[in-house]
Amino acid sequence: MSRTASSHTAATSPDPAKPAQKRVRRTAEEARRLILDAAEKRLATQGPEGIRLQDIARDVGISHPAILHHFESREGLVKALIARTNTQLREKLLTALGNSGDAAQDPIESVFEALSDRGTARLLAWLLLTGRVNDTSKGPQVLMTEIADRLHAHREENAKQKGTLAPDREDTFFLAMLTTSAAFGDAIIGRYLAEAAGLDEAGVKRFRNWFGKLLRQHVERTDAPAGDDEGK
Amino acid sequence: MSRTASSHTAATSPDPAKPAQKRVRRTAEEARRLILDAAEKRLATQGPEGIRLQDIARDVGISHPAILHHFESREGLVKALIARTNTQLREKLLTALGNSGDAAQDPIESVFEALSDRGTARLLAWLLLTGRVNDTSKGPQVLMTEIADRLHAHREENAKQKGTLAPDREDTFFLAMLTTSAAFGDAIIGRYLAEAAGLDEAGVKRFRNWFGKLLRQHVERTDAPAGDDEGK
DNA sequence: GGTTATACTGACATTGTTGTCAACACATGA
DNA sequence: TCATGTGTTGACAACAATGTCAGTATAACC
Repeated sequence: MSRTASSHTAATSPDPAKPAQKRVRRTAEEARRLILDAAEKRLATQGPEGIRLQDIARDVGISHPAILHHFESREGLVKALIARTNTQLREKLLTALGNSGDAAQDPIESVFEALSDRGTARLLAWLLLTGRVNDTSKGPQVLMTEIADRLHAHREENAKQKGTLAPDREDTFFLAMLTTSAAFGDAIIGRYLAEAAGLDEAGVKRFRNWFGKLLRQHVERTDAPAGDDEGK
Repeated sequence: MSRTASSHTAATSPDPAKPAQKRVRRTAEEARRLILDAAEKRLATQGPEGIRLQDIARDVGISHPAILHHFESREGLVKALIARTNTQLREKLLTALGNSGDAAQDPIESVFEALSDRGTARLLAWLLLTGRVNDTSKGPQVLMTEIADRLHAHREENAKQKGTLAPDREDTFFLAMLTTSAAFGDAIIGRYLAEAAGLDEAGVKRFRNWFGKLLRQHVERTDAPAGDDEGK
């Protein structure tokens, strides 16, 4: 077997002539960021099995114990990744909603766009598929309800101004659920569907507009007094 | 050493009084089916990391080399699982569409239901996320276009009967895309969304009906001659 | 009964991945 | 310039997972 020739008394120095001692030293924060970026990339492209310390380390250009130094364990890395993605998504959604407050764009379309961003949604999809959601208190579900609440407030305000009937609360929740589900699904399979349907970039955009219009029409219809549906 | 000794004559048998020689021998087909069932279950509940030969073998009650005997390799098992799921989904969708041909139920709702079945969709989602779609010629994308074609034929026929305008082809594709995306997303995140929104079983059903109605209204609206929208 | 085909098993080999550890190198401040 | 803290590394340990193999048990057919 001679399994271990051992004798690690430096008999096998690779290149004695070269010092090759250029070791880069980042700040802890910077290193963590780089590692998380690489992990996110791997996860998005290859799935959870793509999160391998060795590979990620290679991507960043460090050795894998460095990752363990910053994140304790592989699980720690995953948790940090979840946390970061959640806060990123949160910020993205809130600004999307904030911007659409002045009605320049449809809030639902903004939400859809923010959610169906490939990287984020695929990442979240993985977390959901592997059942890691319970680890984080503020998962995407909670986000969804927050958004639904905001939307509903918006609708109620509108209804008050127009003097129309206040919309059903559940209706708003269903709107938010559909948007979320569709955005998630779109992030996963949308690419393939568009391809199969022969849609180009512009076509995908048309699809999103179509979806936004669909919901808008529904809202206008529902919120308007019966029989009246002059939306625009 | 007598360790091997072919001594299944129970030197360390847990119950020496019992021969314990009951080795079950299934037909190859049966064995394959059981293994695939177990793998599918693991995959649905634990994600891709749940497909471990040892675990699956334990679930079935066999040793892990038996799996390799039937499927060559782990990858072979995965491919077989993909193939079976694809054909199952195909059949499910076709019968769903077939049944709804006589208008007892909305075709879109049937499709949604068939697609958002947790097991199937989660499995497919996994395949899509890991980019394993190219392996199979007949992925869900192709299925979607087939369904879209059928739906479109349906709509055109209706239009002809009613004497209304033929609907835009892209509109039908968008319908199918939305349904597919939403169903996929629902399979992944729907559970959590419903929970966060405080929906029970009946609530989830209401959501599906709501979605079906949304699309139906859209179809009625779009296909009707301009200005006329008395659907029901 | 005997023969054959094959589903199946236990033990082992192999490989890959996480995690540990002692030592090293780089920055900062005295 | 030395001391200190810590980012970083190579080598190794420990474990888990897939895959191999020779051999065993069972069903079917003669």
